[in-house]
Amino acid sequence: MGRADALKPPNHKHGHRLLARSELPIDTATLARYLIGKLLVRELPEGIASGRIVETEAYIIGDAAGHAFRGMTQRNRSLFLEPGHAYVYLAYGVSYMLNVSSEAAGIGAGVLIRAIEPLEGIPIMQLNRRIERVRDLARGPGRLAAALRIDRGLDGLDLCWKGPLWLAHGDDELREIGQSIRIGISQDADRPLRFYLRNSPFVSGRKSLNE
DNA sequence: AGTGCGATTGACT
DNA sequence: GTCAATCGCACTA
Repeated sequence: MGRADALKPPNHKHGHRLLARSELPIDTATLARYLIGKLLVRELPEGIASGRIVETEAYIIGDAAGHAFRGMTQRNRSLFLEPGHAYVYLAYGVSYMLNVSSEAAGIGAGVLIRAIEPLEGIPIMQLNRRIERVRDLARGPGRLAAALRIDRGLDGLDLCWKGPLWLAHGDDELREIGQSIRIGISQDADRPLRFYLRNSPFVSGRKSLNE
């Protein structure tokens, strides 16, 4: 290792600091709030694509709207992993959804990542989405997955380890976080388990939910 | 083996 | 604003 390498801070890669599993709140709703402002980093053959998480939803223990509600299955087993693992599934046969597992190993719960503000690799995302407008690249969970080329192949991945997809610290500046009911569900629909960055144009959902 | 239905999106009226 | 696309999964039998 050369002198220049020795001067680099630990964890220096692509300028982002990996989120350690020990830093993640174990509680699902707390994790959902905590992830707002953090970074999602995707490593692709063409380069890095990343963004700031601006919208999440918690699917908590005992949640009738959660995929783990009826126990572990082949599809949802990643929800039962230690916190910080990816659970990816196909919704409506059309869109992939990215979740971060929460709660202790053996408990099925997680946080849906609903939107990011694109930061790096915007041209890569524009190609993946076949649209130009940056605001629409990853505004919505299916769009986010498409922009970052996330599919079931990444299911079960450890997001607290640098690899194809991982979580990183964001700016530690104070940000105002809003809370609302979740989008697009019918069971347990009244619980305020959606979190979003206030005044961010990269958040999905209708206006009345984002005040 | 058959059936009903989504944690959505994009196109269109 | 409405609505079809599209398919893996969970549930029933």
